[in-house]
Amino acid sequence: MSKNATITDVAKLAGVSITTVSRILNNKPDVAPATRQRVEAAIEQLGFTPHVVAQNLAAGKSRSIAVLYPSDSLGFTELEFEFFVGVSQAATKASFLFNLIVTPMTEQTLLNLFRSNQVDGVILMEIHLNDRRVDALREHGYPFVLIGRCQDNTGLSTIDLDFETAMVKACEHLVSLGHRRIGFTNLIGVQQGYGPAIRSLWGYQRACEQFSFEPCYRELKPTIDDLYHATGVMLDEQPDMTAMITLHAGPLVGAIRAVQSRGLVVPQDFSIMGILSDQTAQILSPPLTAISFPAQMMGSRAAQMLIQKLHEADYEDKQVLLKPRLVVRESTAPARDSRS
Amino acid sequence: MSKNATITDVAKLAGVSITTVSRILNNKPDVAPATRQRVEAAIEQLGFTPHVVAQNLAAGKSRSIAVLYPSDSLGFTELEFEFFVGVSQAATKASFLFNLIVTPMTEQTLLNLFRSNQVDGVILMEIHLNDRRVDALREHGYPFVLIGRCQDNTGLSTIDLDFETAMVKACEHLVSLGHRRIGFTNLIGVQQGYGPAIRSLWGYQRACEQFSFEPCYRELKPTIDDLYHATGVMLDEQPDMTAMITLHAGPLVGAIRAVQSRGLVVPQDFSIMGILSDQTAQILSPPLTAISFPAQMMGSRAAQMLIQKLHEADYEDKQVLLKPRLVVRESTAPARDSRS
DNA sequence: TTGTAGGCGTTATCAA
DNA sequence: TTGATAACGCCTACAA
Repeated sequence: MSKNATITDVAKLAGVSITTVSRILNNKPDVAPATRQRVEAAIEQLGFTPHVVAQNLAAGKSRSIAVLYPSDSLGFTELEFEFFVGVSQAATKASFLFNLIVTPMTEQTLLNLFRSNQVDGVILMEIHLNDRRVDALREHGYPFVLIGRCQDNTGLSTIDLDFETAMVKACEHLVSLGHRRIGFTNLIGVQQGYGPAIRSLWGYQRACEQFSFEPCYRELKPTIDDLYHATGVMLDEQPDMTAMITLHAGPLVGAIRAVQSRGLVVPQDFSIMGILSDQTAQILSPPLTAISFPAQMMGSRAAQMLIQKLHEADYEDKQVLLKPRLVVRESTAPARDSRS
Repeated sequence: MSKNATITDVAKLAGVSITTVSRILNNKPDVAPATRQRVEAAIEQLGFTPHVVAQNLAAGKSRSIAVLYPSDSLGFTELEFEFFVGVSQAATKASFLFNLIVTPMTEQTLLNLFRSNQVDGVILMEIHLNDRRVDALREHGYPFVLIGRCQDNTGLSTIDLDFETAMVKACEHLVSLGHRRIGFTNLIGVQQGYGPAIRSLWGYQRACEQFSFEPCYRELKPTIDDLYHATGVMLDEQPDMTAMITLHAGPLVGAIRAVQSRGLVVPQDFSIMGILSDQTAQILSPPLTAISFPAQMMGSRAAQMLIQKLHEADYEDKQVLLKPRLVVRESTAPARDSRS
């Protein structure tokens, strides 16, 4: 591996100063065409490429953004993958590097990421209503964007799905099919203030009032088994429940199996809905009627917002809230009079 | 955002030279305990963290590795996600940053990644038997590791699943259940020399000979629809086919549906196997008997190999070939005498 | 239009 | 055990 050419080599070969080379590299005006030609020839001949680390040091930036995705255990993760791809695409387009960090970080470690100039900005996921990471970053004035949102989002840049409305919309769909009792299995984390869980619950509660049915509710870990058992219990205890909604995407098959284990057919005897990516919805049997989770787009948007914020000193923070989109597939059908 | 403290500030506050501070930061010997204490106090007081970009410039490294995952379109991507998580975990553990690059790159752009010192090494995916990216990197002596492998792997560091043996093993399982005609739907890319596709085909051909049955074979794009239709055609044309294997993981549900559309039940009437992650296998209905694809582990191993290679000048390249592991679930059963 | 010189924050060499 | 000083490769006033 021969040593790479530097800007000095180029300058020497072209017979100019490194300043001139630098000018050309950065598309600055005021360079004689003849000079430009000679320099470009030299660059070509040496196969020179600017040393990005050195550029960054001089510029005081790193031209890279990071996504923090704290995953202790690897669960069902279709959504996260789409987030990452979206972020990566947007970052590359803007000539930014995208660092994916899955190891959980303390606030200290997070701040150090900035202090050490490893990243110019970060995207946070798995946001809680009161998120200490957000407080820490805000306090220090470091640039960041949330996929999700907090309680107080003034001055923050966020992008999130409107889970509350999503739940109402899902219930509405089921009610319109004649269902009068709709169950809901939520993600755990309501206690801890986990955004999607809390807001979904709010939506569910609103729907219960609006459509006047009694709640039938559980919070569960995201495993097939947990969902299977919980669904079974709900079915047994609530004979008038003819439909359910779940926030568990990957494990959703557990709910389907539980229904089938009671001798019921989805959707003729029992309707199921979810909030998940189109990918996952299609892979299930039957394909799931769902509120669509546009994760890739959200990742892209988040990265774009962050990068724009890095470029523009007077960038105005926005809170983007995505309207839920209902996609009817084959897991919902008109309610039967009775389940037996 | 107040300006970060630098090593100079620390030196000043502690009343020593920056050299001394540097020594302490890098755990060099020969520092008086008293001095060390003073310096550490100063570091603490200023909240100082070394400027990683500057460190990298001085050291001539970037302490980051990249994964190139060329995805034009976003398909079913459970495996890739697990790769990434594995890589990220291993990278973080070694204090390396992990750059995920999903935009397709030319060989030029790839080489520039090194020339510009943005990364110290890369992990390549989607490897072909004759891969120009590999040639380019090898020629320039840049460090890299393959998830997958080429035809000639001497001097390369690779980790791959043994697809050939995997196919034989899958056939063996089905044959042991009494199946006498086993279909196979492969990924496209055999023509282009895409490793997993070619090697699977080899394995299938070997199994056909070994267990003496006629091949029944298709190459398909990875969509539910394509798999659905191809499976249907195969079922109609080959009445003695009682089982099939597919390399399409996410779209696999298409095969299941095709079987069901012919009034057949999986696995009583027809057995299906795949080569896919345990995640995906469990989410399907019925849960799929499969050769397990340990993607996360492969990602971690790949990153570890790469980082080790970066550290040790005399690192010896290895080619890791993973033994396929059969996991019997509920999509395979003894063959019936006839399918009608 | 071009070049000189200083700086970005660190590490490494060599004296003291 | 410590401290000047010169790299690392590039950018940017400011001067010519």
